[in-house]
Amino acid sequence: MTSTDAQPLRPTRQRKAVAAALEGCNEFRTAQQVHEALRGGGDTVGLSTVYRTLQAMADAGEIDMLRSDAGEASYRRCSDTHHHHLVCRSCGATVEVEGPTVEKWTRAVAEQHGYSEVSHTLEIFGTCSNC
Amino acid sequence: MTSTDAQPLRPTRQRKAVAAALEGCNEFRTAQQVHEALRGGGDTVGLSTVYRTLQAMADAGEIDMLRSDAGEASYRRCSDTHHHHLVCRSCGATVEVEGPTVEKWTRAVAEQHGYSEVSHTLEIFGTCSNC
DNA sequence: TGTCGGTTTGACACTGGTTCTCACCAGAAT
DNA sequence: ATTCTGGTGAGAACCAGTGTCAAACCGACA
Repeated sequence: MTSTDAQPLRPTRQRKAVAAALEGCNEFRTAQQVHEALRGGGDTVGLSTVYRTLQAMADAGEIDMLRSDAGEASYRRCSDTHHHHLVCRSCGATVEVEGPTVEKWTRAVAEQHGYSEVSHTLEIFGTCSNC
Repeated sequence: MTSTDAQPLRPTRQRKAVAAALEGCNEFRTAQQVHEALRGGGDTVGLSTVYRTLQAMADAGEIDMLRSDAGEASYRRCSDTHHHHLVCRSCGATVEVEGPTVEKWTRAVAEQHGYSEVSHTLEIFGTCSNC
């Protein structure tokens, strides 16, 4: 029910546009920003569609989602492997980082307290050298 | 400007009530839940006041705030020292954990990429032994 | 190539958490 | 007691995100 219903996800004009907007972009962008960028670029894509598409892409693991301090979701094109983000607080420039030690540590701590099915979120914020 | 304007934060009936609602409670609670709990307990405190108070307490470092997957803020009475949370996905039971290794690692990674003024967020989710 | 059924789209209404507003209240200072 | 100042709260406003539903679209198949 939740596994083998992977519909091919038709590559419509809108979906391509959203994907393109995220391609070649190093920062996290909110749905609204993507929407505006598309509109600015001449593509007309409905806001609902942008939301839907970003969500679908995030579900499919094609992009990563994180929540800003204010609780808004933002998205970014990312590599397939599990990783975390080092985000510049002022310009948003993002570096993907891996931390095998952290992965191990979280699992160990969780199991030690009797927690199973462990997952975690980890984001690092700082000010990048350009800012 | 940002340092010595620490107003004493008058201990009004409402503030005491909010603090009490969070005391002796091991889970994270949203503002609305706190509001309802107070109302149920006979205390009448306005929703705005609950929001304001929780925010003020979080700013003052008296409580911790985290955002649910859906983007809602929830709060919890916490110890003063820097720590992270191991939260049960289904019942919300929370354990505070420390990870000196992780702290070191995040700082090292950030500096290695030229990022300064480093901070980070780390939460671990799992299913606790009771669930 | 024309038709057909399911998929996708998008304008718009709606939701629900959070913040704002502003008249009123309460305790401290004078 | 009066004044002064911050705190309160009911309700309105705000806004990211979701639901709705008729129309547009797509790919397949005849």
